[in-house]
Amino acid sequence: MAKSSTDNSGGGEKASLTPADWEQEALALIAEKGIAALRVEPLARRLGITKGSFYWHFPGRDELLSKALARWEQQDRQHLRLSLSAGSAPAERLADFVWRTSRQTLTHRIYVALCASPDHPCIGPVLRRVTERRIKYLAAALEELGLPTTEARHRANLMYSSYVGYLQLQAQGLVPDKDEPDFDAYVQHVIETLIEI
Amino acid sequence: MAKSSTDNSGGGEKASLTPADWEQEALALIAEKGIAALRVEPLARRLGITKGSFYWHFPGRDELLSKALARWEQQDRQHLRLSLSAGSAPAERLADFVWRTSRQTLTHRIYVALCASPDHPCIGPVLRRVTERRIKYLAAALEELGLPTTEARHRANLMYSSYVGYLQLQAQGLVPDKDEPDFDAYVQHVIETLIEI
DNA sequence: CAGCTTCCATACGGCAGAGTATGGGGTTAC
DNA sequence: GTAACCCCATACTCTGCCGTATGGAAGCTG
Repeated sequence: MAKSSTDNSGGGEKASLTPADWEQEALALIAEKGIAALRVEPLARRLGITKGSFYWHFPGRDELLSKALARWEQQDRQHLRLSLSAGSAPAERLADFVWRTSRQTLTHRIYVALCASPDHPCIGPVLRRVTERRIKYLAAALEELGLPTTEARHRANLMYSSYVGYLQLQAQGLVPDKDEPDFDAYVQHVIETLIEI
Repeated sequence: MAKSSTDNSGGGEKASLTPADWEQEALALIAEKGIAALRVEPLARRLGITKGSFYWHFPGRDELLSKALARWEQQDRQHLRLSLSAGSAPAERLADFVWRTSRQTLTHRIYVALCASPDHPCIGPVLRRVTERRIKYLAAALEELGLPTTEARHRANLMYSSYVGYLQLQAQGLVPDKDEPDFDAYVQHVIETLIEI
């Protein structure tokens, strides 16, 4: 596992592909075309290489998927950690959290892609962990904001549901994207309706 | 196209499969395993028959998918029509609508499956039409309830997003199903938060 | 009964992707 | 320099599906 050979700290061309390269490109492919599109040969072509390389680094397709998802989950945990340490007052922190997460893109697309296959043995557990973490964070913040426990849980589910659903509608192109002018007004409406009680 | 031969009005065994049978079974398969699982040979096996039959009734896989989706869209329009003619006061009608749609199952699963492939040329248009119809209905009801136009549109998007998102979380098993006790309390919370203003 | 249509079974060719086997060029170690 | 190792290319088999071609059994029709 020692990082090998000519460490090309200079140019743009990598002499040799690491497992991390494969995983990153796998995530990009998932974000673009979904998990079904994550196939070994096309991915290799995309990297300008043949699958002979792939099967040297990974035992098979499932292992690549698992590793890539683990990497994605790790990134998501860091995002949450950042949001946790952000604001001070819970109301501001929540609003800030909504605004912050409304501006990600790659993570969103991957999340949507994963939602499409919640029963896949490699995907289900990761997806559940990530979702549960996020909802738990929301529920805690809402409780801190004064809501009783059950109501906080319900509200957290509602908030998170509306988030996931909005991602779906965005994929259908039926709802403004984060660049269009209506978007900010909508987010503001959501905050007023769901947070400022 | 004449419905043929021995019209078995009696038993349970069909002598001959109609296109409608194929379309119905296709929808069932989509609801269970997604659009990617809609393949000709497995579907034929499921019906206890070979694909020789299929290619007599349909030119190909895409035509089956289109016809099946058209059938589904038709059913969905009828559901909406029923909800429209239901209650009288807009608030009750909305609440009733939420309760009613929260109890469907097959339609939901199909909708989720379709959401997973919004870019597919056969699926995208149907999906957009259905979604837009539903949201328009919500927005109209909300406006009738007293909200100004823009706010009604935002609120309709929010309501519908929360609906779609809840379907996703249900698929992950992270949120109570319509049989479990918590479900009714959650729906009540949603109604109070999003409708009773 | 012969003939036609309807619906389905079987067999075939083609394609795409999963893994496997094997070899070879380049680098590193001794 | 040569032996070993890392990384990748090539060629192969195997599987699952699409779509087609063709034949055959059952039913109506005359």
